[in-house]
Amino acid sequence: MMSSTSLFTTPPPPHTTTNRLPPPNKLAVIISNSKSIGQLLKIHAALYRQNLHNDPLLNFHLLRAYSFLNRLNYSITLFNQTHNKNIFLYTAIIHCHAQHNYYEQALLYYSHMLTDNIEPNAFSFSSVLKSCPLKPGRALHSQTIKFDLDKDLYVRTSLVDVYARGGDVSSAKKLFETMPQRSLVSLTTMMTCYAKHGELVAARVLFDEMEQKDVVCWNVMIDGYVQQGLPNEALVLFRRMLAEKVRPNEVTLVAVLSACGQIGALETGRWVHSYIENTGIKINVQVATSLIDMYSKCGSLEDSRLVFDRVNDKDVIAWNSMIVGYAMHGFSKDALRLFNEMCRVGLKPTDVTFIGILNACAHAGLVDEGWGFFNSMREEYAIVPKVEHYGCMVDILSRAGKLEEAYELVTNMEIEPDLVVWGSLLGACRLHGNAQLGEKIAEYLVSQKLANSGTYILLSNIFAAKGDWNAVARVRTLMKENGVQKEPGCSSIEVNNKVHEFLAGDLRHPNSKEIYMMLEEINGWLKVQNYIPGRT
DNA sequence: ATAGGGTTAG
Repeated sequence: MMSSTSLFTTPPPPHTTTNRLPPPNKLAVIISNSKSIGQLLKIHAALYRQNLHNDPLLNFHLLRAYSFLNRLNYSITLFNQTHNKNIFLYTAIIHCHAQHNYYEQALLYYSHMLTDNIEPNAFSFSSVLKSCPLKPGRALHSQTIKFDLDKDLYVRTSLVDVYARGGDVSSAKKLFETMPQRSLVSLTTMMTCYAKHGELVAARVLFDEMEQKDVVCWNVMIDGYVQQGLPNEALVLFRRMLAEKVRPNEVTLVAVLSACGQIGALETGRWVHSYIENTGIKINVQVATSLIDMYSKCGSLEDSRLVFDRVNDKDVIAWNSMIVGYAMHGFSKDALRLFNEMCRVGLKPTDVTFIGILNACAHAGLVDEGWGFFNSMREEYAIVPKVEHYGCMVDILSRAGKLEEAYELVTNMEIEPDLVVWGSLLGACRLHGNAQLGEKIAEYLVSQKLANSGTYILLSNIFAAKGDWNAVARVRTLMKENGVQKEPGCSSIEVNNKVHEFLAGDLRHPNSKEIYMMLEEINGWLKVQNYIPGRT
């Protein structure tokens, strides 16, 4: 960066000013508390004028402050211009790079430090291990043993984290269990490891054993349930957290709102929203996005939009949530209008944006526009379409009855089509009564062992729609032979803060008699309105 | 004199 180089290489001006600066220890505090780059540069300039620009302590703080204000280039320049770098400066530059996820640079500075004959300490290791992937992490692990630092609480915690992030759960566990001492953070690290790998029970055991719990470990446990699709457990834990007077933060709320969205718990979601407003927790862009997503998943787009309009610094994810929300509910025009607006304010769409607008095109039957957006992904935005985007295109073409074109697209994809793509095409075959193509696809899926119960059901429905009952029977036999069982359909609804779950054919609900009577009544209304099941 | 570890949105 030109500006950074010239800034540091310009010789200090002659001492014309006699402005007194605070003593170095005060200056260090001022530097590390700098809130803007302009302020920091002013201080740095003053240091030049006072000939204090070679002070190791102040340069250490300057280096960290520049990185903190996202000016890593200034940190690097400062580092390079310092002679006789000490371990503090090395550790600081390693830490800055690790913080910005430049783990390769961090490792490079680590090895420079060794060739510079500076022996790493525990601080160096905990810095370089942050954001380090598994392979170099293993090498660093042996280095920690070599320097006899592998039992240090901080170093060991970082090592557990490295193995955890790298997916080597058993190594993480071994290192954790042989730790000379545990801490709240090391326990949370291990809990995170278990939660991320679906071992919720193991995570919960640690959680329940913890003597003191802070907001972070509550968050890990709650979000663990959310990520594993156990929103009810997450909400139960959230209520316990409130009962135990632990104050939730933004991270907690993001997880809890996601749980509400998963079960469609609108009332609980609204309660969380008012809790946020009443307790004065800051609605940052992440929380706002979670609110938008929650309201949209719970079917209240009006509330989504109210939140959306009140967010000041909307990022692309916030826009995506609103666009996807409109698209999901069939408000195609609103989705596309919002997309144009987003581009106008200068935000670059992401792959998720395109899932939204392609979905909007599918709902509105916009085939040409769909192709246009699909092609623009690559051509204008350099986004490689994922299997989901192909799925949307298949949906667009299928709904328009262009089954052969859709089939053509799927067979020519440069990535493997998944069952969702095929399923969407199979569904279209049923809808448009194309048994021939449907059979071809199903045969292929069965032969490739890709078929699930849905594949068989769709195929069977295709034949049933044609009245080919022999073929239906053949499919049923095939299902039995391959041991395929139909998984019952499932849905849930929240009434008076209680979530009720329903399985197809389930009679266990205390009010199941009334529920089925109501269903009969609705079916009657539909019949009167000439609704034909299976036609969407 | 100076520093380090764990949790966020589709």
